[in-house]
Amino acid sequence: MRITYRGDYALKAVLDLALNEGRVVTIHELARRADIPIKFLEQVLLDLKRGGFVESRRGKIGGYLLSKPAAKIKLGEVARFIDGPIEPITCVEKNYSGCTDIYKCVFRAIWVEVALATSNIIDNVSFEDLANQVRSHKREFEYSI
Amino acid sequence: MRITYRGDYALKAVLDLALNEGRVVTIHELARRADIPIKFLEQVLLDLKRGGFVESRRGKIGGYLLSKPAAKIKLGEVARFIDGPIEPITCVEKNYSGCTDIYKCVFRAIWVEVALATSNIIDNVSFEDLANQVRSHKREFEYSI
DNA sequence: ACAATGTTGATAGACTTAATAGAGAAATAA
DNA sequence: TTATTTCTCTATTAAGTCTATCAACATTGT
Repeated sequence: MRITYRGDYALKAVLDLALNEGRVVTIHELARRADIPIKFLEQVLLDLKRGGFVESRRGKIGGYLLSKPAAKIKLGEVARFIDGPIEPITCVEKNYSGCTDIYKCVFRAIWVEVALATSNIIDNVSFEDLANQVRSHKREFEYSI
Repeated sequence: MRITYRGDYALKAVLDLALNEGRVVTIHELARRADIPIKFLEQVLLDLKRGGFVESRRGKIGGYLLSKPAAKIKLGEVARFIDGPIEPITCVEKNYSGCTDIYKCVFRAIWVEVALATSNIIDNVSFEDLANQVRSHKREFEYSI
């Protein structure tokens, strides 16, 4: 699995929306806070919308918001949707049909293990978890002033 | 981490050499057995040589062989050398110096976890292990005839 | 000398990625 | 209505990566 800029931006955007759950956030705010080229972010947000992760409102008081509770959006879902399969090699991905002698390949088993270990991590973290981490970190930071 | 064809070929070549430890194997043999385009394999083997994994012999009875016991070559070493860092995102790689606010980034911790889980798997498998798996599989297969 | 083998650098073609540009459509407020 | 603000969509560019191939060269054993 490799996270591209596109993926990184998508995750940051969703996290920002999670931190602002209930509000509608404009693309300008998102772009500024997360330091993302706005035109690139447009594409990413459209993708996220098509993926069912966010909704949008047009017009003067428009912007973006999560289409479901942050608690129900897993890091892994977004990462896979934007950057593709987490499997480290094609022969381990779903629906792969090359390799007639899959059962002979000693590497395949390793890559399956790696994929499972990865999904075990990223599919068990929700954006609510992440938002809470940010919030508690911010609190800590303010106390320390 | 993403394994390219280049990486896959490299791993298969090293495994073949591990299965033929003690012998010198020509690039033709390697290419045929592992079904790899020979000119591409040339590059890969040169890389592996520069990486200190294999040695070569020129001339009429030349070919390639492992430069150390298969037991001392870990899958992870070769994979990293050919396909680059296993970290899923740049900010987790060694010597990365962007992100002034690394400590604020909740994603980073996740990617570190993923990288650790991955290396935990691939750095604990040697090519001797893999070769033995192939051998025992072959034995099974022959019994079953 | 000859034949088999590895060595090297160059390059082509397809694909991917990051970023930018510009015209369009919908909602709101005055 | 009209102006403004916002999202929507399609194209395009520039750079980089990946797979594969080619041609010329160097080394070794017989």
